[in-house]
Formats: sequence, C-alpha cells, structure tokens
Amino acid sequence: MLPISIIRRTSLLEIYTSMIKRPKLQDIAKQVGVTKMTVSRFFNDPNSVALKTRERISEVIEEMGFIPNRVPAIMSKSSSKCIGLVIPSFSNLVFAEVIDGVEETAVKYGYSVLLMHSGYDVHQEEQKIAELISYQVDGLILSEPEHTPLTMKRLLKAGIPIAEIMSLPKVPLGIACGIEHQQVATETTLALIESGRRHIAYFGARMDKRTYERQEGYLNAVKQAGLQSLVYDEIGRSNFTTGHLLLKRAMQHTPPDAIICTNDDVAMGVLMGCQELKLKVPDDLSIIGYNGLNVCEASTPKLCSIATPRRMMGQLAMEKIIAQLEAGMLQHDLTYLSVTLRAGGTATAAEQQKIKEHLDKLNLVMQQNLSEARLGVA
Amino acid sequence: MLPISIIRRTSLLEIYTSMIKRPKLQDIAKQVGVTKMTVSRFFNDPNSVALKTRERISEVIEEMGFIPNRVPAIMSKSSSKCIGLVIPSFSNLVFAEVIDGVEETAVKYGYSVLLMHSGYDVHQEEQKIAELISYQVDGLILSEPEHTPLTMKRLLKAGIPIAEIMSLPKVPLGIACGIEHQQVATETTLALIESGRRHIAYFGARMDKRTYERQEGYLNAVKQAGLQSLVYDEIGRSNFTTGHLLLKRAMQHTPPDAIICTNDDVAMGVLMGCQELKLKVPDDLSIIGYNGLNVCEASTPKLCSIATPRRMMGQLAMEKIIAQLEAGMLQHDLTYLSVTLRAGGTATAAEQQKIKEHLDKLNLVMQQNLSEARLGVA
DNA sequence: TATAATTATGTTACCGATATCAATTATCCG
DNA sequence: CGGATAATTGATATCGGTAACATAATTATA
Repeated sequence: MLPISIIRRTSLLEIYTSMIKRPKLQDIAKQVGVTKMTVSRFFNDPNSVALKTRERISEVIEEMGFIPNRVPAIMSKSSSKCIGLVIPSFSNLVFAEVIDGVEETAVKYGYSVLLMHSGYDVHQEEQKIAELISYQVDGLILSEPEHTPLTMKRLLKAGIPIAEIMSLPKVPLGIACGIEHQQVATETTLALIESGRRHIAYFGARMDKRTYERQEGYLNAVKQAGLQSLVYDEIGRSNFTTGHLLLKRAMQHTPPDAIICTNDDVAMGVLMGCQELKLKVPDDLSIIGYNGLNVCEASTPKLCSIATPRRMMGQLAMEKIIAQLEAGMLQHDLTYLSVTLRAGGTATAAEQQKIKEHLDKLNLVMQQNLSEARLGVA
Repeated sequence: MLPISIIRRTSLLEIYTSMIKRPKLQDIAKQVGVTKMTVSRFFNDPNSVALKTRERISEVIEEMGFIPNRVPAIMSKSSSKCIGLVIPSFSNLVFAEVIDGVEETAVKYGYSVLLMHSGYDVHQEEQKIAELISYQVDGLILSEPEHTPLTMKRLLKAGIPIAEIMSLPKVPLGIACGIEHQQVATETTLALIESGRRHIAYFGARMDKRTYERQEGYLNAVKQAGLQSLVYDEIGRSNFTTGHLLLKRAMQHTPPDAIICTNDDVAMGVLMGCQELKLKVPDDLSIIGYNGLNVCEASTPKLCSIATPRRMMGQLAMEKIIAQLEAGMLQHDLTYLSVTLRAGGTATAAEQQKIKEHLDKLNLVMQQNLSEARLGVA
C-alpha cells in the first residue's frame, strides 16, 4: 500500500521560502552594538560580561532564537567535549540501559554523547568509528569485542581514551569494563547440574559474539560433568520467535530438563512455547535467561535470569574515560563486573539458591585475582 | 555488589603513555612531500591527483591510520552533511525501524545521522535539538508532536528543513510524515463494535502523547455507538507488565470482551495475563495491538495488531529533507501514511476482516482528501 | 582629585580544512 | 621541436568561533 501524500500550504508558509543563512555571533554582536568576543563571553563566561550588556545580548538572542555554532569552537579548543558510543543494534534492549548510563555520566561532567550503531558487523563498525573520530570525539566507547585490523590500527593511533564494554576483549585497547560471560555460564551450568538436572541445553543465536563466550562456558561445564552437550542456535537475531522455535527443535531431539538461554528474549520465547507444549516450568524444565531485562517480570512464573549491570557498565566506562581525559594520560584499565541473579519462578528455589552461591564464589575468585594483580603491579 | 576492578598493564602499554596530538592533513602532506591541498584533493576528488602521488599518499595514510578531520570542512563547506534525528526513547522498539529507515536513506544520499533521545520530555528535547543545531545539522527529524515555545521559535528560525514523524502535528513546522492515529483507533473500535463486541476497553499509558490520540479516537467510536467507555492506563512506560496489570484491573471492574491496546507490548502483557486468568482468546476476549512489531509473532495465538509503516516513515522524512536541501527551498509538505492489519489469532477471522475493511475505507477517504487538497491548491 | 586596581570590552592571530585562482609540469600534435 | 592544451600542484583567503593580550571604562583608595 502506497503512502498517501497531501502537500498543503499552511499559515506558516511565509516563513518557509528559501534556506536562510544561519546567524552567527557577529550578527548578534552587531545588533547589540558590541563585538562578537563579548557575545562569545556571554555564552562561555557570563560573569565577565557587564549585567546591562548581558541583558541586551540575552534579549537579542531570545528574539532571534539564536544557537551558537559549536563547530569552530571544537577547532579552536581542540576538544569537542563529545564521546562516541557504538552499539551493535537499537533493536536489542540490552543497550538501552548502557546508553542511559553512558549519557547520564557524560552530562554530569559536561560531555555529550554521539551514538552510532554497527549492525553487529565489524565493517560497519569500522565506518562508524571512523566517522566518530572524524568528528573529533574526545573518547570512544565500543560494545563489540572484535574489530577489523584497520580499526585496531586507527584506534591505537587515535590518541584518545577508548573503552570496550560488555565483554572483556582478549587484547584490550585501553579501558575495558565487562563481564566474564564464559565463567558466568560455566557456573550457572554447574549449579543446575548440582541441582540434579542432567539434560541441560544451551539456546544461542549466531548473530552475537557474546553468545559464543557463554556457549563456551556452558560446554566446559557439561564436559567437566561428563554430560551430553545440547546446543541449539539459529541464524539471525535472538528473539521470542527464536526461543519458541529452538524449544520445538530441542523437544523433538533430546527433551532437556533445563535450558540456559543466551538472553531473556529467547528465554521468554521458550517459556511461551512451554505453555503451548504443556510443559511444567520449573518442574519438568527450568529456564534461565540472561541480562535480567524488565521483560522478566512479565510472565507467570517470572523469568529467572542472570542480571548484568548494564547501566553501571556505561557509567563506569564514561567515568574512566573522563578521568583519563582530565589527567591527560592514557592507561590500561580492566574492570571485571559481577553479575547477580534476578529471581524468578522458572527455576526452583533450590536451583536459584545454588546459582547464587556459584556466582558469589566466582566473584570471590575474581577478588582474589584482584589482590594478586595488585601485588603483581606493586 | 560492587564492581571488581583490576588494573593491569599489558603489552600495548608502550603506546599508551600520554595523549597524542591528532595528525592533520599537513602532517600527511609533509611526509609525502606535497602540500595539504593535494592531500585534501586525495580525499575529495581523487581523480584530480596524479596516480603516483595518490599511491604515496595512500601509503602514508594507511601507515598512520589517518582519518581526516571533518570539523573544519563543515565550516568551510557550510554544510555538515548530517541530519539530526530525535526519538523519545531507546527502550521503545518502535523507533528501531524508524532509525533504520532514516539511516538507510541518509547513507544512500551521502548523509550521516546524528541520533539523540529526549526521554519523552519536551525540555530534554529542547536541549537535544539545540545541540544538534549547534553542530550545524543540515536537517532535523523529530518524532514527538509537541515542542516548547522556545524550541518552536528556534526551529522556525533555523533555516533548515525539519520533518516531524509518527503523528501529524496540528501546526506542522515544515515536513510531516505521520499517521492519523485517532482515526485509525476510531475505525478499529467501530469494526469491533460491528463484530458484536459490546464491552470494548482501551489500555493506554500516560507517557506517550500518541496514546492519547488513539484514546480520543476510541472514545469517539464508543460514544458514537452509545457504549460505555472503558479506559485504563498507568503512569510510566507501556510494557508487558503494564498490560498484565491493566487486565487484572479491568477484570475486577467491568470484564471487557475486547481490548484495544496502545501498543504491542501492552497487548502481549494482556495476552499473557489471559493465560493466567484462563480467559479464552479470542472467544471470550479479543486483543488488538498497535504497531505490528515482530513480538506479535511470538505468542500463541499470534497477536493481531495495527501495523504502522515505521521504516517507511523514516525513509520518507529523509527523502523529503534531502529533496528540499538539494532544491535549496523549504516547503510545507504533509504526508498521511496508511496503516495495515497484521493478522493474528487474538481477534476472530471475522473481526480481522472487518478491521481491514474499515482501514481500507479510511485510506479511501484520505485519498479523496488528497484530491480535494490538490484542487484547493491549484 | 589623582592614581591604582579592577572590570569590561576590543584586537589580532589562530584552529584545520576547502574554494579559488595561479603556477607549474606533462602531454599532444602539427 | 615549439607552442597549445590539459593535468597536476601550490598559494592565499576564508569559514566562525576562541585564546591571549591590549585597551578602555569604572570603581576603589589614598
């Protein structure tokens, strides 16, 4: 069906004739009867302008709806006060909170965020990073663990703080704030095994690289316990439909008694599928999600999920970037963030307890690593 | 639980000592043995540079991981080739496709997109729009129908094409590509009434302004039919949980036999709630979503929803902005986009048919308006 | 009231690209 | 081979702000 278009002239038309040249400080200055320097001061250091002048400038600005041009300022100050953020996708709600955390912190310190998405593709990422650097961002936050060789070279030569979030990259570029997805998956799987589950499946999706880290962790655990590995995945995005589909496929093959899902969407799809297939959750089958999105609250029973500190990751990455900017010094800085259990009835109470214990143990081990690392550096 | 931090020095450390001054065209030029003008040409009009020179420049750029600074270019060319896009929220998947449509079209014509979010708040929107204008965007796409008076003034004085999408604003700033949400809701409601439903409820959310447009349309229809209006809403975002909650509330009050939801998330929440409350869908209760997101596929039965052409809205807004930029002429331009029915078993086959008919009728009426408007202008 | 101290404003150079025009070099053809 | 033409490169001004210093206006103080 084609869009239906009505071109209609309205009362505002007289304003809309041809493109107007945007006013500049000079224009305001002339109107007020000062030089552009005074108007510049009005914006950057109002107290250095006489009250009377300030009022007159204010009036003219108000009247003209004037907004100063930040472009020459970026050149002059050789700092844009902008931080670039590249996420893989806007259709993945995981990143919504990351964005909020990043932006919240940026604003707190007087920075802005330029946001781009890479579509889970390293070449698109290359493009977007180049674009952000070409706008002279003062720092970069990246959320995918892999980059093209050219991107790596550019990033190392960029001379600005760079933070990688979500996962911990093997060769960090500078700052890294992430989760040990693999270890988390191992511990979760072990907890389910200890709780008596013997047919634990992993539902993934081939789009996201972090999925594979978790899958690796899952495989380690089942191998360690001498159990059969049951991995199911699907090309493309991981969503409700994927979960639904993978459940059906799994049931035809070897019916699992527990499913660890790569994320909450897949897990919700599984849960919905269970209602259709009349599977009792968590008795017949326990379902564990990943991320702890709000969607977990929606179902009955609520989805049990591994909650990731997404907002905090954004905040922390930003804090660290700004710290390095203010110090004028680039430094390597790795931060491992711990995950928590988002309680929900898709796992038994005993299982939830076991998972909690395992995650706590993992956190403890990491803290020990921390101490050792400190000694190593000292 | 606090994040666990490990600061570790790695093999890349030697590169990371202090902030490096970013290289400029001049630096490349010196290395190659030409003037910066030649390097500038290398990027903007490669064919005007001798093959041999081109190769040498290429090598140096490759080696230095050089990315040209676009900031002075924006000043010099007095065009940024950037279009600003402001959406209310990244946690609303409705906008993911809009973004894709906008960006896809932008890239096609050599433009970039600067993306910001306003958190459904006109004052935040004011900030973000000002920021985008301060970066000298060549055009703006806004997705909320209301703006502060200051924003209105600034937009009218900005001298760049501005497109408003999603809804059709009462006083359009320039370009508008939107949906007649109110009329669509009226027609949907009427279709359900004609199908025999007598207790039709509307589930909204108080965050989103478009919700109210739809609510208005719903109210018109029930009033027209002499039925009781059953509006339920909740402060805050509209999501699964909201739908769940509103269903319970509605059932305690006057159990509805049909629910029109402000969006698909609320509708999914309702559907999940039905499974808990043992309500038969669509026999006891039919559920209509809004937007036609992919989430509609996830449930059993699939969610019946009014699909909005989100990607097309983005594409169209961008096309029209670029057209005006190339023409160097600002013009009012309103486009009404039609909606379609996304089939799903949460409404009976007969109901789905009726809704389709009503929507088709609406599209016809709009086409007539189009003809009249053309005559009016001619 | 004169002079110093302070406040307010102005002047000039510069940030790093590109537009424009000028100069140089290479190529062609009779 | 010489001059014309085309291809390539260079020189200079400019975009619109801000930094840094200079000057003018005001106030404080002796």
